[in-house]
Amino acid sequence: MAIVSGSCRLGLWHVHVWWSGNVVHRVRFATTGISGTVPGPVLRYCAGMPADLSVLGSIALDGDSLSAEIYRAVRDVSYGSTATYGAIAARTGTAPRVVGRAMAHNPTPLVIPCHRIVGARGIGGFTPSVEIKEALLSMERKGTRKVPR
DNA sequence: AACGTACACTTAT
DNA sequence: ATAAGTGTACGTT
Repeated sequence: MAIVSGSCRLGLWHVHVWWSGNVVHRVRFATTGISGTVPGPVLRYCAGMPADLSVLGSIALDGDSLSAEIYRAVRDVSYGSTATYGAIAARTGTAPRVVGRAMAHNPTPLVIPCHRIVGARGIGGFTPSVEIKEALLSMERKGTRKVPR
């Protein structure tokens, strides 16, 4: 299946997605958009709906490398909740720092919700801007609020 | 191939 | 507040 690309708006940023069927090859944040569309779940998610992005696959999930295992563990963190680098590390039998590195190199953010992985103390980092991470987390908190205020 | 350094961390002084 | 421990990747010898 051919790889197609597209982008959609997410707050002040544009998210570019390269994908093929329901497998996402690359996701990236940029300040400008490109032509083309993105997978439905991504579109809904960016619109602020609690879309389930785990229906999408990611090339980063394949294989039995350590990073693939870490990505699989991260993918299990559900919408609106968070986990610490240390927790993911414990679950995959490695060190927190390694999880941080894997997150930094995550080829498909959102699909693999690396923004839900925070530090034991602080929020942790995010490429290209930690502001995106904060925005995503606050958006998810609102999205899962059971009783509207 | 060894070595040093840089990290999206954590835990212990 | 600072330091030491940790695993992997990457640039330099």
